Amino acid sequence: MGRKIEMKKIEEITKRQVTFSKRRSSLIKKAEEIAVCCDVDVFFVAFSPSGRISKFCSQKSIEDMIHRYINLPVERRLTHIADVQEKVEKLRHLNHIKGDVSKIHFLEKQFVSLSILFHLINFLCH
Amino acid sequence: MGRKIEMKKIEEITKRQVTFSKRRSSLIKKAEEIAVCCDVDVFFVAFSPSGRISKFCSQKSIEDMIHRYINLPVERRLTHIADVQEKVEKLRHLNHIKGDVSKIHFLEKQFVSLSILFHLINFLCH
DNA sequence: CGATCTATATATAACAG
DNA sequence: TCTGTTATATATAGATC
Repeated sequence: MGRKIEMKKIEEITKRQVTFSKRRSSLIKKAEEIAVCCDVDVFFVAFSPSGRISKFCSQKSIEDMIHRYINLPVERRLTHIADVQEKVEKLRHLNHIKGDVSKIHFLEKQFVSLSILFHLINFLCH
Repeated sequence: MGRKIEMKKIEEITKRQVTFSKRRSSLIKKAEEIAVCCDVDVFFVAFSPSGRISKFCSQKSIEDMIHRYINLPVERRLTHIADVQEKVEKLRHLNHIKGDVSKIHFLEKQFVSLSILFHLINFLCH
């Protein structure tokens, strides 16, 4: 594809930006194709140094991915989810003792979904 | 690239899996190239219906991406982060009133990082 | 299945306007 | 910078092993 380039940072800024722009389009196109043709959920993000974010997600949101993940057989899920659930149980207990069911309750719910997301992402990235 | 295929789910299972395997390799290769040559952080995940996860992350973890993101000028960040901070302030206040600085404190810290991650991911996917 | 081959279809680096 | 063109380099569908 075009002249061959080395596998290292393109030092010339203009050239680097042009290359990014072109390759990003192709990458997202490929991501769409693999998602549709191969029936997989795909999520792609790129952060440019200037702070621009490029993304592609085959689902309405990553939460759908997570729901799909959670519906898998237990042995395929993160063992971490058990830890999260344990923490939530402790919180629930604490909550019961204090008799405060307003703010803490909202926080507890946030904690469940956020923790699952957090552990999932960490699992994916390590 | 080979014979042209339609932009729809490949019904034949074997063919679909072979196509996924081949395209996944290329996609990850492309993701690596754009990350290195264009100096961007890239994160890619694919969930197959059978529960297999394929991933590529140019950083040690998505947290590095987030730190990079947070170091951007304020005007480029999510307005949502302000909301998160507001919630944290309310929590801090609640915490102060109750005089409980143990469990709630740990939860508060979790909430900060998780909320930033959550809002970022949601922003990326909508 | 996975690896390799081969004929096409795509992607894209360099360049031009 | 942005868009379009073109000459190459890649990617890959289908076939064969």
